Amino acid sequence: MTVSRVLRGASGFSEATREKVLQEVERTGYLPNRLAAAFGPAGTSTLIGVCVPRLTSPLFGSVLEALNLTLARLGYQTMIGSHNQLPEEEEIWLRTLASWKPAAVVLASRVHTPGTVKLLRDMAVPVAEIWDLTTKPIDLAIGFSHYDNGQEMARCVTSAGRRKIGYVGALGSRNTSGRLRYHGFVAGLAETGLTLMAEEILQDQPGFYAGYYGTETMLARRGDLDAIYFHDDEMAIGGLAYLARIGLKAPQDIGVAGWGGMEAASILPRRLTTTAIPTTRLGKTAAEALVSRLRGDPVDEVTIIQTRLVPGSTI
Amino acid sequence: MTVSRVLRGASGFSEATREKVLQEVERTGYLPNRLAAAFGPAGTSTLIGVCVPRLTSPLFGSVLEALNLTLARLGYQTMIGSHNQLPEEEEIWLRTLASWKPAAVVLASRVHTPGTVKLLRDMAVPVAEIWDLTTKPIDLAIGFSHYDNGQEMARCVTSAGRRKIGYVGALGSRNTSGRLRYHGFVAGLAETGLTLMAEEILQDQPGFYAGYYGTETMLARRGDLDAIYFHDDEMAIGGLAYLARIGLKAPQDIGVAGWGGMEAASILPRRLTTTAIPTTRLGKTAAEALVSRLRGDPVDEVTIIQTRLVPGSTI
DNA sequence: GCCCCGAAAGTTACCGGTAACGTGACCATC
DNA sequence: GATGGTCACGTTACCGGTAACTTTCGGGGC
Repeated sequence: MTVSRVLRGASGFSEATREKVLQEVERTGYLPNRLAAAFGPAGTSTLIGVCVPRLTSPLFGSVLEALNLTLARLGYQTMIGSHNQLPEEEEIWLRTLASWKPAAVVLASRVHTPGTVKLLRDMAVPVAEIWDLTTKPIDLAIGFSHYDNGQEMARCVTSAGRRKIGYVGALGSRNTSGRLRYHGFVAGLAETGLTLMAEEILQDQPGFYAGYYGTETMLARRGDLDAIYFHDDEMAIGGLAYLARIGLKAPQDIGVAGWGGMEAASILPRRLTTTAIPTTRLGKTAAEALVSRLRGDPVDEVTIIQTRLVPGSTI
Repeated sequence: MTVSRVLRGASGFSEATREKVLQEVERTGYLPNRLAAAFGPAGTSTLIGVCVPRLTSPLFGSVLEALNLTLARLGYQTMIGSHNQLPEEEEIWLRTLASWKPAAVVLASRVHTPGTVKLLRDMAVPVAEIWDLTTKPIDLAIGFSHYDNGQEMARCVTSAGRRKIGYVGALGSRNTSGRLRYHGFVAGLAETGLTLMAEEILQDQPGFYAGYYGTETMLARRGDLDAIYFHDDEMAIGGLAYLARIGLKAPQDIGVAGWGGMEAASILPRRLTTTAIPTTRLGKTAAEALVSRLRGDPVDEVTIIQTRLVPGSTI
């Protein structure tokens, strides 16, 4: 019991005892069993569940990396899942997670099944929804508005004089944050009295290929566009590759805008017009907010992470 | 007890009882507490620790995704860590993991501290070392030979008639698998009596920037190269961007080879010469091998995942 | 010297699933 | 009908850390 107190930094022991305990811990190589600790009294678990759409995206990877690192430093461990943009898979994951009695949950999605919401309430633990900002967070929300990102980019595109504008998206109806950017973009165009002249929303995962073929397909239907907004930078770069192949130059012949601020966007022959997302800051902020809540400190329910439109030179 | 037996699919209950149990489980929404299960008798944990160099790499992301998915389907949960190519961080992570008494461990690295090895032995659980093949696996090894990858690429480069060859690497001395490719590459060149004429090994994380500036630096010292082998595809693409900027064309003016088979490599104006890694297969195979071992089924200690040299057209 | 108080340290019970073992019912066999 | 065996199901103890409680000890005030 005294060992437990010393190692947890609780009170109720003398300095001399503390020394002795630490020495003995060192000598025997004693490792406390976190499983037993988490299993015991409620509120002693240091396990946090995190669910993201996919692990293969550098953007989410970077958020995860920051979350994981920050939580580890604060004494928490993460259990990770991916839902592939399917709310049902998120629920299945959450059900498994719930059986591990985590101290908190991080969800990188905006859309949840009713089952997910009920389960979260039953679990009665802090929940951080990251990435998208929701109007009504279940508990905490840390992110930014994809809608605003789209709208801002529309203003950038129209103020550059572009008028015949297309959109290339991905993930079909499963997409959520991408669709928000799309709607924001459309709304932004409407401010100048414009509408989208073409759109191509693929079922595929976003990626270079998808951008390449999406652009090809859209231009086959509608060849006179003077700008394209892409789901993300990877697709924009794929699109640029297709444009280069058919001899169109950005920005002279056609404008191109992406989203996400991936590193490659800045070493292209012409720096890509995009929106940069501070993923590391997002992950770190989310981790810190969650731990504050777990410790009972006051926390803002909604934390906005500022994104930045990178003008680049492809619009 | 009977409920436990039914839910675990153990024996010792009648069909009628099974039905009743399942009905009641459904009705009450009973969720077994995996924490308690894992905490109890040894060998009942379904927790598996996985440590990769970083979460931001699409290559590792893809391995993780496959691992995670396959393990989840087989009834296991993963606890993830990243060590940033530092064996000491791996040990720190493993120490934390050990306190969760996992059923098995997956390590995506070849180099371990003595502390790590001792800890793994003390934990006495199956260990899968993935990514690199080691000559003496601690337990299981699933991967491929980075050395062979490098050697094979050297043969490809020399057989294309290249003679003045440079190398651009990353991660400085922390690199392990990259260095193996480097050594294999040098050995491959030696077969034709060649040596590397220049090399530039950055301290940075591999990435587009690093490839861009690494190429710039190396060419400033040695401008007459006719081919460059890069740490990976991202760096190769960064290098290509720099070459394009100074007016050099691949493969006419200079040959370029990467590694990793990233998607973007295939939509470049000229398909990048690279080595494709079946990351999903690697992750899935590792997960299955580990679970076989956990179940006591016979498993190959070493599983080789076949990589594929993609000739492309930049050499 | 006595009492009281607070700090330090010890004791007990609990979390929930499962291995090991115990019990009872039923059936076949001699 | 006594015996032995098997199957279904119940009972007990245990894993290890911690909350809550009890005990012990030392010191200060009267």
